[in-house]
Formats: sequence, structure tokens, C-alpha cells
Amino acid sequence: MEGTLVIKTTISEVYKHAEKEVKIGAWIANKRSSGKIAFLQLRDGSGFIQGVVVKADVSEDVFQTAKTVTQESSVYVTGVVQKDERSPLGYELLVTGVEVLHHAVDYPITPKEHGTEFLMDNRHLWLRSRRQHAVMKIRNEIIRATYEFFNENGFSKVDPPILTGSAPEGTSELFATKYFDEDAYLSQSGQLYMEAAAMALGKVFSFGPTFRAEKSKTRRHLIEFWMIEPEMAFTEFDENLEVQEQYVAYIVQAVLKNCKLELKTLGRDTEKLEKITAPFPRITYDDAIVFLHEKGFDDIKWGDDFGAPHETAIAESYDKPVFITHYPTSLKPFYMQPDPNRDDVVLCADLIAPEGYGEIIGGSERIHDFELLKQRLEEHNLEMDAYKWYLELRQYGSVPHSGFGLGLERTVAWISGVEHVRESIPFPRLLNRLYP
RNA sequence: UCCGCAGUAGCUCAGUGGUAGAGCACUCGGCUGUUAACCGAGCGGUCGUAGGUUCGAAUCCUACCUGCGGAGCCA
Repeated sequence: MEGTLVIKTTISEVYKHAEKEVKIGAWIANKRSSGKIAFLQLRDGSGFIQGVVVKADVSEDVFQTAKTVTQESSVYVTGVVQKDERSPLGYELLVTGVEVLHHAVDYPITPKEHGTEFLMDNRHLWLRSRRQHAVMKIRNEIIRATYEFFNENGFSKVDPPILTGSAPEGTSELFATKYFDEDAYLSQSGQLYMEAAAMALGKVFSFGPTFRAEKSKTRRHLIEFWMIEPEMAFTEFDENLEVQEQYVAYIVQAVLKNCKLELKTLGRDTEKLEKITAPFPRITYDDAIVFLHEKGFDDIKWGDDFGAPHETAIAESYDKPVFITHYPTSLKPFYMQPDPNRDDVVLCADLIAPEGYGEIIGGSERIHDFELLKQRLEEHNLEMDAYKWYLELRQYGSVPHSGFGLGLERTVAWISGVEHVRESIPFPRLLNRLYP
């Protein structure tokens, strides 16, 4: 743009250039026109703005272009930024020129409604839509706030391996692959490695992809999903819960503050989100069983795991996420620290999100006693050789330590208010979907 | 793996035994403030696949394929 006074900018920045002429690279999200005026719904990735083309104010050429430009064509548009009460953004662009860079033909996603299969087949294009754009922006804000929270609280980010030689938790199905001549698996949790990292760096967190080869087919399940796994040395059960509630409250408040337009686009009830402040309620597994019996769930008894309807019933009686603590030892993985007062339950907690989004965190204090951990490995028939290094963490300056894992997509889905986790990740891997 | 629902135009759907339909998209025309704009015209079909019942099947029956919702398991 040498030799001209037109300012090149983006839609999210137009408010800085009120009454000035600007140039924006954009796509045509939609278009409406009448004989003497045309409205271009423009998007540029940073946001959405309406361009108004008045026939009387522009050349015949520009007006013709505005009338005939197709959905998702790419353009350079110039225009004068004007404040307008009718716009969700607060501004419109009074268009002075339109230059078509690429003329799109037969864009598949029309302004009318579409089915799930079609939208998922066109996920690479669906991401351009207002709603999906808003969810991705919220996802980004949660990621940004996560790094901010942990960095401000003395955590170091540590990256555990994705290719592993053994099953951290044994029970779930793993994706098998080859590591040259050896068998290898895609990580389903970095936790054990994060325990090692906590003994080196004190407070650590990981943020990476995990893989579960489970035939799960619900609105809360992905085959590949992203998990945040903090681990803290010298940290006991109660302190662990405090970090969790502060962290979750922090990201919710960050989204409320920095994604107002996106929450509005999604029609999210922000009053419900405003209530998400620490502390969160806690209920023991024992009390949850009693509560469920009172609610008429006669099918569940002490020692059974909760199903989705049980979790939802518990979550519905609170307007914040709720911790369910002290599960029976038999329901949980081998590494969880027993309650010192009774050895039939462990010092663990699941955090259940409100509004039926299910478990977003699973966490616990870890066993730090060498003999007890060794005994648990034997009880679970786990291969001692594979866990040699993990046991050694208890041989050299073992300390009480705790940690948790937060599922990013469930959290994004909950805060955004979208029905299904497939909308909370750019390219979801589902039971029957590896494309696009 | 199990239970339930669905598959008809590029997309979303109606049609439930007798000539294959609508809206959107696309093309053309009209309209000065539209918000999934609107109005008129045009274009658009191997009714998921295979077999069967019937004078006649998108429609009824059987099998299979694909997708969706849920369960179990999990974050």
C-alpha cells in the first residue's frame, strides 16, 4: 500500500480507525443486495464485519462486483469505518472498493441448516463459520489462560513423551504402533512421567495430545484429545483440590473477560459462567451414594462406578463444578494414595462440570511409599520391569505429591456451551472419523 | 460390543402401495438498511446397496453398508 493513505488493518482492529478509510483482506461470508444497496458479510479470521455498498456512492464497476461476488470468495475491500449501533461489533464498513482475489464457485456450506455428517465431512470449511470461529477463539483463550495461570503460579511446562513402551494405566485400550523392532503405544496420559518431572522441577504441567483407542461414542468422547496434566511435589490432597478450583475458575473468568463477542455469538448464558468462582463444593463418594439413593437411583450400590446419569444427577444439584472425592480403591488406578483413616478409599477427586458436560478433571494424591507402590503394582499384575524407573522415584527422596488431568475439549465444550466435543477441537478424531 | 433412530436433488427435508416434491445453493430478473433478507422464473433425481412380495415399491419384507443419538469405559 505504498503511496496511499489507506490503512491496511484487520476487522478486530477497525475500532482504532473510526472515520478513516481502511483496506482489509477478507472472505465473503454471506451477501444480501437490493437494486441500490448491497450488504457484504465480511470475515478475515480476526472477526466479522458488515460492508455496506451504496450504489449512488461507488462506481458502477464496484457495485456490480459487490452484487455478483460469491460466498467465500476472497477479496481486498476498502471502505470507511463507521460506528453503527446495529452491528454486534459496533462498526460497519462503508465500502469504497472491492477487489476479488479469488472467485469461489459452489461453496458447499450454504446459509441454511446442515446435518452433522455433512458438516463433519466439510470440517475444513465448517471452521470458517461464525459459531465454529467463536468456539476456536474460546479454545485459544483457554489455552492462553492455562499457560498464564501455571506460569504465574510457579509451574514449569514439561513435555512427556507421546510414544511410550508400556501402558501407564493398563486398563484402557491403547493405539499400538512400531518403534523400529519394538512394540510402542501412543500416550494415553503423561502422568507417570510428570511425577518424575515434579521431582526435578517441583511444580510442573504438561499440555499435549493423548490417545484412547476406546469404542466410546458419546458427546463427551474423542479418540484424540488434549490434556493438561499438572503435578506438584510436596502437595497433599486438599492442596491439590485448591489448585484445581483456582485454575478452572481462572480460565472461566478469562473467557468471560476476553471472549464477550464469541460467547454472545454462541448464545452462551454467561450468568451461569459468572458463578464459577473458587471454592467448589465437595462431596464424598459415600455421600454421593446416599444422595443418589435419595434421588431414587436404586440400581447403584457402594463399590459401583457412577454412570453418566448418576454424574449428571449429582452435578445438577450444584451451580458450580463439584468434586466427588474418596472413591473406593477398587475403582481407581494403582498409583493413588489410600486414605490414612481407611484403606478402602483413595485420596482422589473427579471434578464434574455443570450442565451435563461430565467429568473434566480426574486427580489424586499419589502413593509415595516404595513398599506400598510395589505391592499395588503386584496386585494389578503390572510388569515390574516397565515400572522400574517409576518405583525408583520412591527410592530417592520420595515426597508426598499430587496432580490431576484436565480434558481440554470437554472444558471448551462446557464453557462455550456447545453440545458435542467434536465442535471443540479443530479436526476431531472420532470412532468413525479420520477425515479430514 | 449392545440398544434406539435415520439414509429421497449439491444441502435440509416432505412424500408410508398408483405420474418424484418443497426450501436453500447455483443462473437470470426485481427491490435503498438487509440480518439464514425478500419476490418471480430457470436448473437440478440410479429414492443407501442387494434380493424378495405385488399388476405396480421411495413406500411392505429380508440381509448388508453408512451415519446419528445413547450405554459400557473414560478426560
